[in-house]
Amino acid sequence: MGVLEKVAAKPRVAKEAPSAPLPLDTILQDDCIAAMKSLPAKSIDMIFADPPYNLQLGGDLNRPDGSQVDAVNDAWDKFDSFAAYDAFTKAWLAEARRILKDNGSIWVIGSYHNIFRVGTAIQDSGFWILNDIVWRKANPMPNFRGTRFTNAHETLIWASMGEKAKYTFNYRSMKTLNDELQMRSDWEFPICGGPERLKKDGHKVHPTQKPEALLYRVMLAASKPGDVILDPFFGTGTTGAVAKRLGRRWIGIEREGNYIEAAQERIDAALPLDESQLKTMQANTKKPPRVAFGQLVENGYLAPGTVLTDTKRRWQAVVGADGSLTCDAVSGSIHKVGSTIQNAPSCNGWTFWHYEAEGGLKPIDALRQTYLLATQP
Amino acid sequence: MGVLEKVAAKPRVAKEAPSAPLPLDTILQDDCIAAMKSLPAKSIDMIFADPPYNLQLGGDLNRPDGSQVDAVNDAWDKFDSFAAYDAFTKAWLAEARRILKDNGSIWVIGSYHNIFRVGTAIQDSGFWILNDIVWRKANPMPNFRGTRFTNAHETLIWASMGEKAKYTFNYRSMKTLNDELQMRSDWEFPICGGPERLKKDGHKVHPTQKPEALLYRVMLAASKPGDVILDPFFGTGTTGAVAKRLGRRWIGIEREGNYIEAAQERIDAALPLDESQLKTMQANTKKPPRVAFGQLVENGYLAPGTVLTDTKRRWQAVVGADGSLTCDAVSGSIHKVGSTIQNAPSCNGWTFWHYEAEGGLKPIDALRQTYLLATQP
DNA sequence: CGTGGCGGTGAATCCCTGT
DNA sequence: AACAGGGATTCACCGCCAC
Repeated sequence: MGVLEKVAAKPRVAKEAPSAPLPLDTILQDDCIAAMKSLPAKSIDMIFADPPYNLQLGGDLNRPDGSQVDAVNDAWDKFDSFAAYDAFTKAWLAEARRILKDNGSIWVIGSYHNIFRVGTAIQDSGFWILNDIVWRKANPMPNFRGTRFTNAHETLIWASMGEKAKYTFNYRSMKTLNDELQMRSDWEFPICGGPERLKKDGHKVHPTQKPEALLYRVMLAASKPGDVILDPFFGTGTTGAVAKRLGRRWIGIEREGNYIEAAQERIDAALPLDESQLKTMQANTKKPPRVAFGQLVENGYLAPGTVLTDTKRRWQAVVGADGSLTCDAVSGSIHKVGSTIQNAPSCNGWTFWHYEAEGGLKPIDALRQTYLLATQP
Repeated sequence: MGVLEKVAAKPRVAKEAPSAPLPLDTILQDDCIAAMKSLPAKSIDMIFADPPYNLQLGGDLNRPDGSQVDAVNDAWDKFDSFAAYDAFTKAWLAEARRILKDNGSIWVIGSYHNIFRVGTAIQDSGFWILNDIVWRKANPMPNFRGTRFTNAHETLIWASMGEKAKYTFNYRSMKTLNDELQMRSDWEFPICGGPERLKKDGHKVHPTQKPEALLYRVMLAASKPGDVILDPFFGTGTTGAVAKRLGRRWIGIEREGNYIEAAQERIDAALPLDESQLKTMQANTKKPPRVAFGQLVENGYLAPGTVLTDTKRRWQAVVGADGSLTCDAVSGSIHKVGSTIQNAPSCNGWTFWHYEAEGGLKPIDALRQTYLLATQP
């Protein structure tokens, strides 16, 4: 029995979806709350929301080379206070809750600027958080001034309608996608760039366009073909494009005309995809995990104070508690110190530096292998 | 007026560090809020907190109106419980804020059950979030029922005392630790197990013992040797053990006697790094003394009249006897001339300007290094 | 045709000290 | 307190162009 027959056989549609037909596969140009109010209760299977982050940026930021960062400086991201942001969040979440089916679920993406407030509001609205998902950016923007850790991830919250509510989770699909290992709560994707990034006159159309790969995984995990997916902050329509490709129905809400124009054009051009192509889109590049020298020190594989030397024992260097190496007056990373003392342009510290082991000197790279064996499943 | 006179004139020390001495390197057996109340204001450099997030908080829980909640016997719905948890969070964060120094910072770790509420409370208390950090577990527990994504991470929030507040961030240490790449906001560590995991009669002593490697990185990043680090939810004392190893002072607060016993025994057994280790660590974070360009000229490292250029030899500038630089009609400091001729907002003259040396152009920063090595003991 | 250098850029709460 | 000025600060990827 096909999906369509199943729907037709049961009068569920009549109960759940009222006579007014849903504006399927269209973009509603309106304020997100007003537009949601126009939709019938319990009519949506999944919501994906990428609300404003309320970044609260200060002045300009320049890269070390002097060029200026093209920051998010749009009116839609400006709020007067946390209270104003919270009120906005609660208002749109309340409408989201009304229009979601009882077995629907909601996804919201954000950063530390807003995600804690969003998460609190989600819980307070009666949703039940199923997972928080970390999108690890493969190529984040660095912290140019060296004042904090590189902000290299964003957070998604996935929630059902309540503690006892049912929801869709395609466990098998996720496991298959992840080479027969359970899909974890941390996902790695590159940020949206290259030909996927929508541009007009050489400039990005939307400052925060999300990668399609992210939406693929979300929809593949938590919706079924034919499901209706709503995006109340549609932007340039990543949600719509991916929904079309995956055989889902979609509704987008967006205020700004230029975004709508770009989104419609993009979605019109999107081609439905068959399942066999999905695996490659999500291809697990399976990079061997990178291990930094400091991790060995942090994890006790090499004690601070240990003396390292080269194969010919010409130099001695002491391991610092912070993963640094000190040789004579020179201090720094294993690579830096190696190149400095040899007066060479570069040096692979992993193979240059050795430690005393039973049976003679061993390169510290051997310790890295041991660490990898112990920590990788 | 000299610096010493200035300090002596203000009774700052008396204000910030009160007569009652801090209970350094000890565990206070008490309710966390009560114990924090006993500590003087602005006396702590860093707080690391791993608050409980199951709702069995017992005596910790107060209703918003102040009345106590009996978590075992009271039947209260989840909204009551969120409110109670929020009240508890705000209460201990308020005390944390009072006892932290103006340039202190706070770390809190949690999972999706509580971290959104904690993050909101942190922002509402006036803290300024610096980063959210994802601890990616190398070996998480699988989701046995296959109903959700494997919950493979926890979240830490790092916050300063306010938007304009100073804080400690050992940028160089973190970069060294990470093989000369900026440390990112996602960290991978194995969960706490093996010999590190405290056990008694074959059972783990504490359900959520954190790995020492995690605390190690936190303290290396955001504290200095000798700093006072408070952990209001001490548990089995990971914070204390790592603080002792890294030459930090610590204060722990814990209610349960069996945890305290295990923690004390563990910390007694921990070995501190020797002094030379701490010294090199501090040297790695300490900024080298400032060298003015003029000093190089005065000391004969660079003769007046020498011609400097950039890497591409697009500009030529002449060194003046007073340490000024002249390029075309522009004259001034190495930085100012660099920024002016490039029409850039700023310029680091030390790396921009080069001189002719054997084997090609070298940045004048190399001369500064030579000068520093020659003049520093 | 491959390769390497160079320029551009991405949801960013991005300096500090002395006058 | 506002302002000026010294000087410290970046990673991965994509596209273009030269060779």
